[in-house]
Amino acid sequence: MSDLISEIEFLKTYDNSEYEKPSVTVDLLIFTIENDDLKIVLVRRKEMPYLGCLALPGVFVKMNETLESAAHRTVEEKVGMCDVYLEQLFTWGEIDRDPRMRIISVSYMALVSTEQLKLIKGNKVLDVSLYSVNSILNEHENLAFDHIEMLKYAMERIKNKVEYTRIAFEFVEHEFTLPRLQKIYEILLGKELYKANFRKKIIQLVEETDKKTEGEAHRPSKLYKLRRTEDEA
Amino acid sequence: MSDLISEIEFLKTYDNSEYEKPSVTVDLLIFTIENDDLKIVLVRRKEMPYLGCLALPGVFVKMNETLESAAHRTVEEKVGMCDVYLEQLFTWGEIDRDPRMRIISVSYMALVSTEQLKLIKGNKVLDVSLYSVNSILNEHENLAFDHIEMLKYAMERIKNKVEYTRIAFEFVEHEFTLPRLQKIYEILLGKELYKANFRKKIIQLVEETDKKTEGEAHRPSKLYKLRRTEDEA
DNA sequence: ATAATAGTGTCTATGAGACAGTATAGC
DNA sequence: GCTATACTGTCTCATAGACACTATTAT
Repeated sequence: MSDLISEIEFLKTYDNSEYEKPSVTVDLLIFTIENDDLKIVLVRRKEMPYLGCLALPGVFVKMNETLESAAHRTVEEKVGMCDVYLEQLFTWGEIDRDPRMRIISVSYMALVSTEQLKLIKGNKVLDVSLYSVNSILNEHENLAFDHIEMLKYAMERIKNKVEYTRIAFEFVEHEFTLPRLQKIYEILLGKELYKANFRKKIIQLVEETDKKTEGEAHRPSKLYKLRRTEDEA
Repeated sequence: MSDLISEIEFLKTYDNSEYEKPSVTVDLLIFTIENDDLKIVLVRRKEMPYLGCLALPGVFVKMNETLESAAHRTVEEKVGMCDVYLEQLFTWGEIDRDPRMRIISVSYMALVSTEQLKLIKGNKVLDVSLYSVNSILNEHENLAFDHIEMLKYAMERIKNKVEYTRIAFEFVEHEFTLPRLQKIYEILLGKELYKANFRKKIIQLVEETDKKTEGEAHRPSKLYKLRRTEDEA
């Protein structure tokens, strides 16, 4: 019985790889809004298994980096951005989720505005591109491993958090119009909202600037920015 | 540059432990309500580091078990229950969270009713007992590793989910009175509730039985049970 | 002036919160 | 009848939802 072995002895044997360890990876769901559509960054795999298949970008967690560092590293490698919203979602530990070996994967989502985004193809993959989340889900596009489950999980999280947090603001620029922000909310929630009600609810989260949109047809729109709360120093 | 190594080559070397792997554990926050107080199962450590210190029960994840299996195994080993509410909380990956070696820990919470609970002391620990969550948090009791952070995280999750899910029902028996259920809510939320309002909100989640409490002083109370929803077969 | 988008005022239904009241048991 | 607990009715106020309205620009 392993109960008879003291914990420290167990750890020594464990550490000496007498007990195998699973590998640990971080997989990233990098979302952005482009052309009024929610998109996600996917890579096309260059290797077996799932060769040629679409997959989430991910990396093995190194011994000298935290999970969050690994997630940041992945974002930097794929879209070249460092100051992004990052949130841990769920850790996936099914035994055969990777056919090669036991890999436990911690999924993170990153929310970025399209403007600064630059896709970078590393040479471990065939391609890196943005894909419409709705297309992937509705057309039952196959993703490698359990990545489609990760995507569904992330979408649930986004829809929930849009309602009671400010994550929608991650998709807009520093200054934005309320009609634009409303559009973002509608894209994320997948439904249309009433203009007047939306503005009443959102107005307390933003503050006016003295600027307006210019050069566009019809009535210009006021530019707003996110209101800083007390606890944000 | 590791970029120059193909992914599959990288994996081979990685798997050959040329690249070290972190260890993966599961740590459990097992909650129950005893004497109108929220309690958590803690073990007293028998080994270095943190010898004699209180810690969450946890296990190393074996190669042939999922994270959830490992969590279930821990619950069975410590409190001898198998059919419990289990929820993954967060994965903790700071590099030095364990002074011995790199350990990534997936935290789960289990919610159990006190009645069936039987604490089981394995011989890897000095003791297993229930501790008041409020006492630990208010008296700044030290727990081993980052376990106090895990506890705070779990408490946030509980307080949130009590409001919009049925997790409070995990703490009561199959049949219960509404005053008892209200007390559970009050303990979890840390504040008193208005009887009439509580009943109006909760009444749609429960169904009456034809039984009442007996033998207690004053007016008897109707017994209710959780209403099964459509999607629960 | 017209079209198109930006932005506002207001009615209603719903639900949370507060507090009153009534009901039923043991003693 | 008294007391303690179980249980209910109703008022108020804040908020979400629906919809009609006004405002400002380019053409």
